[in-house]
This record gives sequence, C-alpha cells and structure tokens, in this order.
Amino acid sequence: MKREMVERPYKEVVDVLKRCGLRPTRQRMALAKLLRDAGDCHLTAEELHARAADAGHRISLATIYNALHQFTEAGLVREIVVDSGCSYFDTNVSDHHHFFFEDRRELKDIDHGDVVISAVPEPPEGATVERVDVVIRVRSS
Amino acid sequence: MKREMVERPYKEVVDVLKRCGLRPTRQRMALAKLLRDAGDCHLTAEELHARAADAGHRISLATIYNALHQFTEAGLVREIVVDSGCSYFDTNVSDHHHFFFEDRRELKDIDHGDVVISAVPEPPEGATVERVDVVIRVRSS
DNA sequence: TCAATAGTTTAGAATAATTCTAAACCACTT
DNA sequence: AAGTGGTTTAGAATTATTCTAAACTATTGA
Repeated sequence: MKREMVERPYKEVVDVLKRCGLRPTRQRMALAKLLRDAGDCHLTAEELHARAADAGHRISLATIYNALHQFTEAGLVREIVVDSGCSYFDTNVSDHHHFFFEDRRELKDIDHGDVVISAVPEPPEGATVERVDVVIRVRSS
Repeated sequence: MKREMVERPYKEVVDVLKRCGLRPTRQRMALAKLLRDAGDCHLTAEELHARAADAGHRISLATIYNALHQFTEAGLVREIVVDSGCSYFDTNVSDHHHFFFEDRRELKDIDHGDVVISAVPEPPEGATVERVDVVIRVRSS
C-alpha cells in the first residue's frame, strides 16, 4: 500500500497550511483538521483545546493560541470580539454577522443577506476599513 | 451664605444618582461628575481611575469597576466591547455606532444617521434584541 | 541520508483586566 | 445619636492570554 493512501486524510490541510506559509506541523495539522471538520461554529481557545484533547491530541494551550492567531492572520478563521473576557474564533470566514446571546455567551450566525447596511460613513483620512461587524445583542426574554 | 450654594455643583449628579436608586456616595458623585464633564468619550476603567486621581480623588479600582457597572445598568454610560482585553465605557448613551482603530485601540463615534441598516433579521424565538452594534474596524493605511 | 538551521512547541511563569473577600466605613432612617 | 444595611477598600484570587527559554522537529542542502 502506498504511503500517500495512508496520509491522504491530512493531504488537504497540509496543502492549506503550506499555501499560507505555515509549516505543516503535527499540531497545526490536527488543529486545522479539527476546525475544518467542525463545520460553522464559534470556538474559544479553551474549547478548541478541549476538542483537541478529545481527539487524542495533547497540544499545549500556548500552541492553540499561536495557531489560532496564525490561522486568523491567514484568513482560515476569523476572530470575533463580543465578550470582554474571551475571544471567539469563527470557522465561517465568509461575510456575515452575528447574534450574541448575552446570558449564554454564545454566538449565532446571521446570513450576509439578512442584514442590509445601505449606508456607511467614509473612514477617517488615512484609515482603511478592515471589516464592518454587526452584532445583534439579545437576551432570552 | 447658604449651604446649598456651596454644594450646588454636585446637586445635579446627586439627583441623577438618586433617580437611579444609587446612594450618592462621595466616590459615586465624583465619578458621575467626571463622566458628565468629560463630554462624549470612551474610557477604560483604568483611564477613569487616572482621571479621578488627577482630580484629587483617591478611589480604589474595585470601586471604579463597581460604579461603572452600576452606571451601565442605570443607562448613564454604555459598555462597548471591541477589544478582547478591556472594556470601554461610552459617556454617549444615545443611539450611535463606532469606528475602532485597531492599531491605536481607540474608538470614534459614528452618528446614528450615518449608518443605515435597512434590514435586520428577527431575533430567534424567545430572545429580545438588546442592541444592534455596528463596529467599523479600521487601520491606518 | 545526515547535519545544520530556523521555525515550532512546550511547561510554567508572567501579565493584564477584572472580580472576589471580608473588614472598615458611612449614608440614611429613626 | 445609634442602628442598619448598603458601600468602599486593599489585597488576594481568578481568568484569559502572552511570554520565556529550553527542547523539539520540519526542511534544506551537502
């Protein structure tokens, strides 16, 4: 049996990592795969750490943070700040917005088309718009 | 000279505090006055602490945090989360949005009318919209 | 294939913002 | 003036995150 056949499940994430200029290390491959297989969701560093542990990967928290920041930089995930206290990382990097359930401290995607922003101001002189974030804060009533 | 004339400068904040059901203590009066006199701005707890110190008030950080949360609850200020790491408190409680300068970690108001959101989704069953936050993240280019 | 090198991971310490604790304090009523 | 219950405080505790320096490993070139 050819080597490649065994390694195939990781082939795709290896390519993604390489394309991003990140060395495909054991830990980065595991994390990239976990994130890819997680579907659209919003994870904290601790949650990803737990999922990695569940999947049998003992990866230090510092590495989780490093990887999440590198993945954010590379556009593989997106960091969302809605809760002073901790960052969420969104595996859905397409253009969209969020509900934030303040009591549960949980995020839920809003499809791009469901929020229509028909006017935004010019950014001040010398500033470039990175992103327009819309967060609808809700509480259970 | 009547007593009231001397106390007058604090009369207004005392009334505000009472109306909010907050006992007008020395520290709360000082902070409420500082915030009111600060004009529209975005302060962290540490910054308010420093301003209080500058004004000659030695108030513990724990008290600053307590007061800011009570003031937020009472609608005297508004808490803004744009930066995992620290909260900003906005003395402008009218409906408006923000630019966030990611490199300087600073906020700037956007007038309510300058952002037009023409469609927002229904909140999920059992949830009530608290607020719709629009944050335009910019960096100096 | 091997060694050198440069990037990576790690545990644990360090930091930063915030919250907690329990004792001292003080505003308000009577 | 005294009692009561909310408030303030210093300092310890907590939480999320970053730093550090040593051990490790992917990659490159001989």
